[in-house]
Amino acid sequence: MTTDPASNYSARNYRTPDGAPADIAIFTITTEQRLKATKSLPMRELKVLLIKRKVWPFEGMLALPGGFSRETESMYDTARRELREETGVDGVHMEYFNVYSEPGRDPRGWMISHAFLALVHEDRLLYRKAADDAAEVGLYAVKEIVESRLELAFDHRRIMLDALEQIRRMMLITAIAKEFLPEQFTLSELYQVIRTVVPDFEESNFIRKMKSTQSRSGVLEEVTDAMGNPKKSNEFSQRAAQLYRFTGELPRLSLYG
Amino acid sequence: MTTDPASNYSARNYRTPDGAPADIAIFTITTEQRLKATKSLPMRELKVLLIKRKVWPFEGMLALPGGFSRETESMYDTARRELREETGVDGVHMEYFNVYSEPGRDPRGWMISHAFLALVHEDRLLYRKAADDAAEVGLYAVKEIVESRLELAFDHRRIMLDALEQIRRMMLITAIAKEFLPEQFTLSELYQVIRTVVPDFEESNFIRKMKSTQSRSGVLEEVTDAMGNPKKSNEFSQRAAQLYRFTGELPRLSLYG
DNA sequence: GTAATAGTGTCTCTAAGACAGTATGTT
DNA sequence: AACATACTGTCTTAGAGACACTATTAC
Repeated sequence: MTTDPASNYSARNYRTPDGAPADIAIFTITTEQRLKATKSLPMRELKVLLIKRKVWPFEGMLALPGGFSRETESMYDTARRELREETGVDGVHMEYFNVYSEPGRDPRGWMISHAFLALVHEDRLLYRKAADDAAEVGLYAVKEIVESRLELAFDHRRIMLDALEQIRRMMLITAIAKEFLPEQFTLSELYQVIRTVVPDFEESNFIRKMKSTQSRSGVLEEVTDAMGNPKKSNEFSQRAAQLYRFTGELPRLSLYG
Repeated sequence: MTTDPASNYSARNYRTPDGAPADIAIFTITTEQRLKATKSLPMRELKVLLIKRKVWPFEGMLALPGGFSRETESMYDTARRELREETGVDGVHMEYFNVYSEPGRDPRGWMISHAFLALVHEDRLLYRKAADDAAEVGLYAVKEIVESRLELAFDHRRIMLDALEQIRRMMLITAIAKEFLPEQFTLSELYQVIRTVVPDFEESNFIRKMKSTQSRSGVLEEVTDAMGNPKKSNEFSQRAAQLYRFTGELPRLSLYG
């Protein structure tokens, strides 16, 4: 314990961090038309955006995009700026989820990393690019990374796995599925998106259940046209399906009723 | 954008943070016997632990306990150490919930603060104390702080309010109520604890609902004695009430069934 | 017709929600 | 007997869950 009262606030007396980076795990769901398809739902796959490092440390390895915070910006600002600079992605849903501060996690020194996760609709990733410290920007199938035990730079594998766990949790209790969907969508699309993120989620009667007003909890609503008639789409099927949208209302779940 | 590849990892070229503090919002629920009571449930109140600052900056104001991280420890280690040093509290449920990094939030310099919240049973706070940079440690009613618009040091009012919002959310979707309860408790106690944290929570039929096996979601279970008979308590009532405990199973809630 | 998705019909089981009534045992 | 908590009885409404069945329409 310290005895000098000044020592507790005068940072000059202490070693200070060598940097406060933000790292961002950006997830998207890619869609691919099935070849033999007449009208059918596309194949979907959960992907994470990684860059190949061009410089020491971990040169040549895959890493999450990110970079150092500046004195004049908040961590959220940092994450947003780095995302834009490194990948050309901006204006997407991004949230902070954890700090990584184990001593020795970065060979460059004492680096306290702030991890964000972002959810992006595939279309918004079209203009992505690589910045000067990254050789390459690419989308990698989450399933491959998890199963291959592929190592990422720093502790980024752990960060990515934590981010994945977090979006799986959020997918079921918040309305984030909307980040992967168009504004209006069919219940089959919604079900597909949920299953793509949370493979264990199985609901044989999903559509029927969601059609019961109570089950939607006010979070989903049917889309109607100007005359108040139900609006349908036959993009993915012969028979047209009712379109839904998220209301914007916050889901209120409870263990206790 | 930078053009020198080295500039992105060589922190020496950049201003680095002046410190990375951890601040901890410790909540407890105090119980007080009602005076006129025969056997009755106690009054409960949600309190937060604050210290009165002895030194610049914000000398004399109330603040969350906390302090600076060291190079040899993780943020969680820091929070735990500061909690022990400043308040004598250790071994409690504590979790990280946000980072506070707005420029100018600390007059001592560029300080990126990491906020934890802790939930403590009243009994564990008996041995608390004040350390050298804190004049005083005390429990303050959350309701008073929220309603009085009392300012805290730094941005600690905001941090405290964010922590409060977080425990309200968690109270309903996780089993954290157990941090405020003995291992075995009656459903009335549980209901009281929930209501103390989340005043809006009203369930007229709470006990009946929880007695239905489905509603408990496997998270609550009845306590039985060695012979398998239901174990009851008449601590708070004339008629003995069934005791329950948390199973340790994780609640699985979902918007979508 | 076939394929692919989008539903509906029907049944059983059980929870939800309201609210009045009963149970227990100390004071 | 009064009190404070702990239930139970009873009724209505409605979701859950399973699964077979029908609907739509491009091809």
